[in-house]
Amino acid sequence: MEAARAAFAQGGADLPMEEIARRAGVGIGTVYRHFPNKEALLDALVADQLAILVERTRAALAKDDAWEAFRDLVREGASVQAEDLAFCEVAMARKAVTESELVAEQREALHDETGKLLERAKATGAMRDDFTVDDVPTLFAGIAGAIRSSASDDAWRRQVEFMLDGLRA
Amino acid sequence: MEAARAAFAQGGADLPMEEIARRAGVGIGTVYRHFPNKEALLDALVADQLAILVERTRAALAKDDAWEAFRDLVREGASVQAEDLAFCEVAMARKAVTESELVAEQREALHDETGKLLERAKATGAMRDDFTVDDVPTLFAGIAGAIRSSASDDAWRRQVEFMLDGLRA
Amino acid sequence: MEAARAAFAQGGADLPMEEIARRAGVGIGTVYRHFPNKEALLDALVADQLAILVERTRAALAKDDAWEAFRDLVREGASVQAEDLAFCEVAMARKAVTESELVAEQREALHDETGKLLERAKATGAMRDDFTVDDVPTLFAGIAGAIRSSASDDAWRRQVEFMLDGLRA
Amino acid sequence: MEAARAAFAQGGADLPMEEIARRAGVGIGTVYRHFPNKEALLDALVADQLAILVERTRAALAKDDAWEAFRDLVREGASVQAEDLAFCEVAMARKAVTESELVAEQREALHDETGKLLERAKATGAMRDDFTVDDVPTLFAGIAGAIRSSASDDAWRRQVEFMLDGLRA
DNA sequence: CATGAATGAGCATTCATTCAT
DNA sequence: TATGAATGAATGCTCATTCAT
Repeated sequence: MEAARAAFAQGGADLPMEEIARRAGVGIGTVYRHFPNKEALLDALVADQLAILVERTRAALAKDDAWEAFRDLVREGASVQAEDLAFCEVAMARKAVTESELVAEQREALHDETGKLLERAKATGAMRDDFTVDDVPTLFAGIAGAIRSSASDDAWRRQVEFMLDGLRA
Repeated sequence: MEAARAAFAQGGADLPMEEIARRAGVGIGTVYRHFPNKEALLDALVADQLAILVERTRAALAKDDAWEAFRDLVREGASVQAEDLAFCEVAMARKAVTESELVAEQREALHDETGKLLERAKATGAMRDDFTVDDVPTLFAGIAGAIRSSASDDAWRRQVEFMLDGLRA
Repeated sequence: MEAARAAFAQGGADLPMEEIARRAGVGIGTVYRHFPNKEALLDALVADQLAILVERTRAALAKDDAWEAFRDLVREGASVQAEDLAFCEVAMARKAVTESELVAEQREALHDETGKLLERAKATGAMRDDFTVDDVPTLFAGIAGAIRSSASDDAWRRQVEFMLDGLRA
Repeated sequence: MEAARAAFAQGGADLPMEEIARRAGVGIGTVYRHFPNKEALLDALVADQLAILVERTRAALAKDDAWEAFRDLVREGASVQAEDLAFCEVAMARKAVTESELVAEQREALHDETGKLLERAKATGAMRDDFTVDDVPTLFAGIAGAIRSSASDDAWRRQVEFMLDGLRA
């Protein structure tokens, strides 16, 4: 039933639940059997994507070149966002919004792992010192904005590279 | 009647038309007298903001230091977005959306003027050569995303600086 | 628009808002223009009926015979309930339900006025001393139950008379 | 499976079938295996309660004092209703509702037995002559209304006593 | 011209009921 | 026989837009 993700990924978080159900090829009641409400469904989807990023970040920590590890991670994160419009939108959401525990958990994990990555990258002198782990969510929100506005993949990919260059020491 | 901008600026493009009318101190019918529909109103508002940016860009062209001119313009544009949530949202909107003539016009003007600014900045060797005028909308969309997600002004301002650094030669 | 009362009066509080709108000959949006939600509409209706009863109670206080005043009031109250199914249902509603200020106000007023009526009726020796003002809501709830279940008006009217006889000294 | 009664008794007839199944510790399909639909389940439950009352009425007929027999029966009936919210609601239900054969049967039996009790009570001169067996359902509907509205047991118990006093000769 | 009442399509959510396993 | 996933009609509510006054 998680294949309903594709629907949100393509259509954005504003898609009606009925549309989600139709694309998933099930009745609307079935969707509500799996998730108590729309928010819960989106939360689960976002948490999933974050979990993937957490995993990738951990994998990145194993790489030799700290900067390359970070760079690849940002590129991958951007790709994940690019393929999931709803995830993109949540990344840019106003922070006031209360977050589900599930999402908060993953976000914290991501925060921690990213912190390690940054430390290493800074230690090697590849990354500017004044870029902190707290800047990362904003960075990705920026990338999300770029992605959403882009007609072509090339457009936001270029932007991501510019941003990465701005983070070099 | 354009003071209704403040409403959208503060509340975002999702604000009901009735709310706009109330904040403007007029009846909802009056709003629809001036603008055929919500989209037209938003278009007008966005066009206005773009016009301001066009003007500022022209003013920036007069400055001595081309890079500083560009940098200040980006900062100003970011500030304009930060104070207008609806404008911010439109900047990140999916490009597929058909654009009103009014907005397209201003966007083109902005495109042209920004092009000149970029030429000069590149000519002085301050700006990287592979950053083109077509990257500017994506840049601002990225800034918009950063702004929307930021709890504090400081967060997105830092991001803007990082981005600017990424555009230096 | 208060003629929508007739709808609830006839169909009970479970009637869909759409049905209310249809019977009132208006669109559903119109109903929501006048009342923020279903509860508010029912509250207003109930408060209205209570206000009528308050008024009648005050009028009853002017009558010479205290017992007759009380008796007539109970009969009138029963008639009001008989003609308003929704009101009837609310009268029997579980007390835990939070009440709107509007309704609470009227209920208190009714409580107070009824208290006076009871005092007088007891003073004349016509009413049993152990029937207190706090028993009145339960009395009317009982009447409401009788009304709801009755196929004919005669059935509940008889019951009301029995109940009244049970309250004599 | 009839222990599902407790669920309706506590939660009222509006409880979802799924909740009934959960509380009964079975799957929802199992509930539908035993009863074709919700109404049938409620009918069976109500018929059960009525059967109990029939039995008690028959037992009451054996008592010496006819009035006490009737009085105790009313009190018992009230207690049964007080402990079964759904039964209470059905007792007050609009008569128009078509009744299942099962329930109708019990109701008739109750009608007959109660008739005998009333005859005896009237014969001893303890009960008013104009209270007939057809008033009994309305009486219980009234009691049900009082019960539902009462915050405390004391409140409706008092009302029942008042009602009983109203039925004395 | 301005007003705001009226409209109704659209969306999230609930729940009785069915049926494949 | 028991299960519970699937279904979709029904319902409360929102909001862009129209139009009579």
